[in-house]
Amino acid sequence: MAAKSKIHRASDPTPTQQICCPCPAYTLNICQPALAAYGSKQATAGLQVRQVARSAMARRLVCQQQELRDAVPVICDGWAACYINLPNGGRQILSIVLPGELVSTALVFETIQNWFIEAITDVQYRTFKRSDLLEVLFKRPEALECISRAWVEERKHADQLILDLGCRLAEERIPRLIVQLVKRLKALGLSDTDGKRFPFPLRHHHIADATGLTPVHVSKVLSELRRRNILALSDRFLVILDPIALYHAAGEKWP
Amino acid sequence: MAAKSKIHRASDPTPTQQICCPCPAYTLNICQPALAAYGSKQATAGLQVRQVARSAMARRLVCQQQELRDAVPVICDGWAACYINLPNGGRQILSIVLPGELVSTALVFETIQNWFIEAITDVQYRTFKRSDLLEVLFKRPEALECISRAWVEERKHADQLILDLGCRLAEERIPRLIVQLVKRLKALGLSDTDGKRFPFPLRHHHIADATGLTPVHVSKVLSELRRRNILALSDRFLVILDPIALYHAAGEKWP
DNA sequence: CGGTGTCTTGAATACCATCAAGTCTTGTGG
DNA sequence: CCACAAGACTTGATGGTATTCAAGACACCG
Repeated sequence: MAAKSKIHRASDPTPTQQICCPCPAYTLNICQPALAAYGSKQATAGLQVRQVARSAMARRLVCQQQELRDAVPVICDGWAACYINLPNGGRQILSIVLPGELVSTALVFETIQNWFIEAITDVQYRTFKRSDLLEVLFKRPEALECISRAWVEERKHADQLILDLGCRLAEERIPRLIVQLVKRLKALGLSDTDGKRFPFPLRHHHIADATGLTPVHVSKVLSELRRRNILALSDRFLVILDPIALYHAAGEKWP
Repeated sequence: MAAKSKIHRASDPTPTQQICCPCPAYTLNICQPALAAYGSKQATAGLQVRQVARSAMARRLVCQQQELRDAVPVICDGWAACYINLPNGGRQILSIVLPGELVSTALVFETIQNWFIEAITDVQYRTFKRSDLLEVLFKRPEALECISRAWVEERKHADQLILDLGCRLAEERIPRLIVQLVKRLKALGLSDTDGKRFPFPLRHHHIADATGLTPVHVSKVLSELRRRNILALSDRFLVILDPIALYHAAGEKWP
């Protein structure tokens, strides 16, 4: 976890050589093509991808609303949540952003009003200049290919969330959220060696806002999952005791 | 509406000159750049955008699952619904597709498993060859600009749906669906001259599947809206009697 | 003309929210 | 280091929203 590591309040530019070294999904997001452009073609093709390393403490915003106007954030370390607010005080989490993930491909193209990105743990992130990314995108086909893949993935995740919120009960939504996160954590290599123990910094209110439920009801559903010895959840770590039952509760087959 | 017009069962190739003439949002989707490429550069740049005009009767699929493998559909006339199924028989409508709209920007890049596109009315549509569109996209910056705009719009619509399903009551979800459709119909020039009467071919079960409710409850909510003289709904046409109250029920301000 | 699909309405029930009280943890300042 | 405040979690009681079940009216189509 990023918690307890030193916190940088102000911007903290980093030499190109160190860019994205700790980023587990370097090849999956925009960083690689963008930075390949920076490394190999800067002089010859005039492509320059400016980026700034920053950090945010848990429970604070990753970018201020103002900054998102021309900054495209990528989470390098820690967990974040992308959400929108309702006038009445409610909020809906659109996605949990894990280390190494671009917050959204849509942000590469345009500012999106009313989006907020909250640091769940302490977060290290980088902001790219949108105009730089767009230039890379228009000039380097591999960057477009890369981002289009992320784009399709993002669409699929949104579809699943819509399906879950529209059609599923609480007792399936919460296991589904957990299973989805577990799969992504495994893919990022962030699981324990045996693949049953995971960092899990989400508070009940995060799960509630992500699944369209209340924290009270989240507590009840999780208690039931614990009572059935399906999982254990303590100290910000999740242990899956009965993966078959968990996947079954999520309406999926254990691989 | 497209209803009652002649139906072509088989594919029906059309000369380039006639392409997209009846399409009210020609400039908003991929057609224009794709076809500009076809018209102006075919010989010189080797770009060829093949497309096929097709049609589907109401209540049938717009593309068979097989066809979506390398066909990208655009709705030229009529209404369609893009949805996914649950194993248990439930389904969730992800978006209502109006005349002149690309079904989804994601389909330009990749097949998406388990997506279905149902014709709500009789529908005239065209399928582009994905490889052709991708070639245009990589070679012509204005095509990329155009589709990225559509992508951001699509993302915003998905966000709103997620927010509605996660946070709002039935009595707001249904007015919101109606308001959203009314806005889009106006933008497409498909409203009555006074802007209060609209074609509205959705069945209660469409509204139910789009809002995560049951047809029974949709009927109750709509009855209440009628009882309050907010709208009238008959013969597949919607008349807005009290726009201020409708927008208010949808949690928005009447412009 | 029956069959199918659509819409309506009421009654009973399931799911989840809200309210409330209490425990425990975490963070902060004295 | 301790005291206190704020946040996080749990559990039970109560109520509201939406589903399910059921029955009947109506329109459309072959």
